[in-house]
Amino acid sequence: MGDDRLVIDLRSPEPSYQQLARQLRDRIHGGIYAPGGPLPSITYLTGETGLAVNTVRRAIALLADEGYVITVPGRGTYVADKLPE
Amino acid sequence: MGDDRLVIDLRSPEPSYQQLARQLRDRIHGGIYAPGGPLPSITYLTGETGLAVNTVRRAIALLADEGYVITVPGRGTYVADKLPE
DNA sequence: CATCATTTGTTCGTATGTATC
DNA sequence: CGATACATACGAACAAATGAT
Repeated sequence: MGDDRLVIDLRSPEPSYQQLARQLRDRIHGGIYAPGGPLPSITYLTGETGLAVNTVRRAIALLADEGYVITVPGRGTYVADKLPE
Repeated sequence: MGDDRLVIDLRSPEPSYQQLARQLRDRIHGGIYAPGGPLPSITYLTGETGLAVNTVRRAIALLADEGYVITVPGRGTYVADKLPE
């Protein structure tokens, strides 16, 4: 359980970037991506979801804004040590 | 005074969208764009700044996120009645 | 009620820059 | 130096909401 693949429904009224952000958020909450650990790279997520780079970045940016992840240029994106309430 | 044109310095280390957001923020603080009043449309700002639509939108989105403006689909962007502290 | 112009919203593909290893 | 990864920006297309005609 919890190992569902990332799937984006293009026919959903919910924007793709929000769908992706929500699913990544769920994985963080589910411990699939643990605090301090890395998130898959944007390139990887682009391939897995079929979304464009900018759309994936927008999802990541949303999570970063919420405090769920921290992006480090040249390194990657990491789950925050302290998750937002 | 205060009627300076919007100018983006492409050689600045400060990203274009941040420059634009800052200048619009200054105009709001300066009362050039009054609370409840409209901001120039994205199309207009695109023309005045020479920036791409997405870049202008990013600036607007930043201000909306900060609470300075409110965007209404199909209508336009308006200065918030209560500006953030 | 239908149509159109205007405006914001989403997404894509690409290019280039910067940082890290 | 080269590979990888994030950051900014562009240009284009299409959708959805709104208001006027």
